[in-house]
Amino acid sequence: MEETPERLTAKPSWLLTQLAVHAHRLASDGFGEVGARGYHYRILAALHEFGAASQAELGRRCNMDRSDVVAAINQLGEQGFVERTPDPDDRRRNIVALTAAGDEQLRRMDRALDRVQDDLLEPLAAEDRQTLTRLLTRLLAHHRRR
Amino acid sequence: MEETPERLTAKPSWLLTQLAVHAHRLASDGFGEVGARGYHYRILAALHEFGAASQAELGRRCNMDRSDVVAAINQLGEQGFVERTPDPDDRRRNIVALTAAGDEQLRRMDRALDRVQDDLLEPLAAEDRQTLTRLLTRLLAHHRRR
DNA sequence: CACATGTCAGATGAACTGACATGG
DNA sequence: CCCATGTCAGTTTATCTGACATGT
Repeated sequence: MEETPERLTAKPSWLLTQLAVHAHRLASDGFGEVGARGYHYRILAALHEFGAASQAELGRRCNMDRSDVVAAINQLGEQGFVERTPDPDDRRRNIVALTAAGDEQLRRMDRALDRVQDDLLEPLAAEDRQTLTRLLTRLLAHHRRR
Repeated sequence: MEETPERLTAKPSWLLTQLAVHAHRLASDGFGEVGARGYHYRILAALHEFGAASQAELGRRCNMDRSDVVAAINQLGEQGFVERTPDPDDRRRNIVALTAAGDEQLRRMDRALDRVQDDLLEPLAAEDRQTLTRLLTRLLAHHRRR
């Protein structure tokens, strides 16, 4: 009674990659509304949740390459959303800190993500959404520690 | 009693995008072992599950742009994994069909994905894996029909 | 004439790689 | 000497855009 044949390959790693196409499209649209991109959100969110850090440390927290952190911090710095100051205790490092304007930008991006959320999760009831969030959080926490 | 502060932003669309980084990395590694990429897998899998189709139809099934299907079919064709023949009933179209070699390549990619699976889902018990697969499948089926 | 299809050229974002200078 | 850090240049993959010729 379904119009589409449902013989989909049921490999979670594959489903995840495929679904991420939609999630990414929705998130990019939301971020675009406030003139930002995924890398910017990751860094602002990491700074907000874990506090100021060196660029290398940020890269670890955000799952980004050191070299990509450089460019993102440059852009965020130009917009006044983060501040980059040399670390007096370790002259190799820069300490990156969130500014008040950066915190506002983060909130704007959060709201944009929230708006997008309902599109993505439309077919799931509240209980299923919680279950999904819990499972994804556990997976992500596991892989974040390498 | 945990070394990492667990104040992660719990937005599913965000979790999904983040997790996809890991899933994509794992899948790419697996595909790389057999000399292929994501686009190739999508097309071979779609041909295997739904049968021969025009390039535009393949793009719809795989969530790929028409123009990207062209390049992927070119490469798969050079490797002998698909055959592209003009549709006699509609001279705009090419009919793309899976070859025997293509079917073998698909199986190799499937096995590569399976190997990767356990890395990705390591922290989840069998029951949780099923739940996750079911939820992701429902979401994907919903978004696939636009 | 509107529309679908295959094709091409190009742009953007995300992720990665290799190199290098500097400092711990 | 080895390693971490910040930086730069360049590559790959995935995705999307606009254009165009052809055929329905």
